[in-house]
Amino acid sequence: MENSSRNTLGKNERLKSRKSIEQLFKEGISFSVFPFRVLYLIHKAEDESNPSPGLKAAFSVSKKYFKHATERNRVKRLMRESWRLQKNNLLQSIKEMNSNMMVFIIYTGNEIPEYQLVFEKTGAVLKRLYKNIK
RNA sequence: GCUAUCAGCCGGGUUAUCGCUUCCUGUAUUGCAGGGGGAGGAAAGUCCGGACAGCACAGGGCAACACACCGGUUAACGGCCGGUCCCCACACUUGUUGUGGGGGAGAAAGUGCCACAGAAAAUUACCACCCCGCAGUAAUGCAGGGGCCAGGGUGAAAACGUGAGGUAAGAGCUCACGGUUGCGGCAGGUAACUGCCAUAACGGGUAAACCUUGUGUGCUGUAAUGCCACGUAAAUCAGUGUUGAGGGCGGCCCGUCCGAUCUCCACAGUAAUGUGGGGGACAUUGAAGGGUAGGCAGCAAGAUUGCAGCAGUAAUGCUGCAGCCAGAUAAAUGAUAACUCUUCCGGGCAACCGGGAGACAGAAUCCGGCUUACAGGCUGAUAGUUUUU
RNA sequence: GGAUGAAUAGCUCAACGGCAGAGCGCUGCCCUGUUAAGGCAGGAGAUAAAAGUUCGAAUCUUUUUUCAUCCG
Repeated sequence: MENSSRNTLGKNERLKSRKSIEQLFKEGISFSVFPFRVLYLIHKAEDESNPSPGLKAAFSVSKKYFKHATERNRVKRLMRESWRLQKNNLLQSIKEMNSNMMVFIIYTGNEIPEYQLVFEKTGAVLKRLYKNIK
C-alpha cells in the first residue's frame, strides 16, 4: 500500500486522551531500554471502544532532569522523529492482528542525547515491542 | 585606528529530502492535492500597571495595602522623559568642570530604639573646675551654700566650627569669618529650587521602627465566565430561625436595604389571639461527599505593525499611506544533508587546506513597563591615546 | 497558565535589629566478656545566594535560586 510507505505521525497516531493514559499506567506492561522506559497496552480491536486498528504513541521527559522547556522540547522532538521513521513494521503487524496498541515512552537520561543514539535506541524499543506482541 | 563607558539596534542565511500544525480552495468524506501563515528580545520571573470577565455596588467612618522633590507623558503605572537638590565613584584641562550611579514628604507633631564601650546616647545627673562659707599660720581639707559647664583614654555618632575678647572659673556670653535651619522681603523660574538682603535660632541618628500628612485602591482571575453533551443526588448530617432569625453593602462599624411567613396537639381566653411542644416545608450557615476529566465560544483587527511628515529639548502625540502578522491543548513551529556567513585552533610567505564553535532561551487571553539570562556583531555620543595631514 | 507559602547543624525545630541555640543523631573515652542502655567530653553553621537600609542584619527592603501547596 502506498499509505504505509509514507512515514507520518499525525494527530491520530499520537496518544492524547487523559483517560487512555490513566488506563495505560494502571494496566500497562512496562520494560526499559536505556535511556528509555516504555509502557504499552494492547487490545483486540472489536471488543473495545476504539474500533479501528492502530498504534498510538506518546513521549515524555522528566522535568526533574531538564528544567528548561527548550531542552524538554528538544528531546521529545528527537524521540518523535525516530519513532516516525521506524514504526511502520510494527504498525503493519498490528493491523494484521486487527489490534489496538498504546505506547508511552519516557526518557530517563539526564543529559541531552545525540540524534544518532535516540534513533538506534528507538529501533531497539520497536524490535522488543515487535517480539513481545508475537 | 585602538581602548573604556553609556545609549540604541540585530540575534545568521539559502537550497534539497522527509515530517508537524492551522486557514483557504478543489476533489471527496475526514483522506488526498495545491496555495498562504507558523516563537522571542527577552516568549522567562510573575515584580507592577491596565484591557476583558464574573461576583458585589445608596452613603459615611475606621482599618489594611501601595506610592511620595517638581513639571510633563500615558488607558494606567511603582514605568518613561526633562528639570532640581544631596551623596558617591571615575576622569582630567583641578572647577560655577564633565560623565555615570544612588537617593529625595515629615526626625522642628508625638512614641520607641541606639548593644559593647563611655561620666553621659539626648536636654539630665557624676567627676573635675571656680567663688563664697567653715577649719588651718600655710599647703590643704569639707555631710555646707552657689556658678552649671570649656576638660573627662570611649564610640558609628558627643551637644555649630576656627580665632579673639570676656570672666572668680567658664560657656554663642560677646565679636569676626564660616556652616546649617526657620520666618520675612526682593529678583529669576509654571514649580521643585536658586541668588541677594535682613532677622531669629543651633534642635544627634533611625520613618526599608511605630507613626503623621497627602494621594490612590471593591474582590477574584481566561483553569475567569457563558453554552452544549455525558453523568449524578431536587440526596446526607449538624447548627440557627420562621416577625425579626438571617443575609447584602467581599476586612470591621454606623447607617441602610432585602427578607422565608405551613400544619397538628395541649393550656389560657366568649372570641380575635397568646404561650409551650411535635412534625413538615422554607431560608441560611457549616461539614463531609457524588458526577464529569469531552466539545464550542472566550481566542487572535489591536491603547496594532511598518514607512513618511508635522508638533515637542525629550518621553510622547497627531495626520497620511500601506499591511493583516502563531493559535497548540500529553500541547505544532521539527529532523537530516550540502553550501555559505561570523569566529577560534593547527599548517602555509600567500591563495588556501583540515578540524571545532555559533549564545540566552520555546507562545498558552492580550497589551504597556520593570527585573533577570545572553556567543557574537553593527551604529551613535563622550573621554583618553597614537599616527598622519 | 494562574494564585500562594517556605528555606537556620546530618534530621526536627528555637532565637526584641546587638555573642547563632535546644533535642535527636555523629565522634572519642568510661562502663560491659560483647552489644544496647547509661555517664563524661568534643567537633560541626559563611542562617539558600547577591545587592541595599542601618553604627550593626538570620531578622527590614529588593532581586535571584530551590522546594512545596492550591485551582475547572
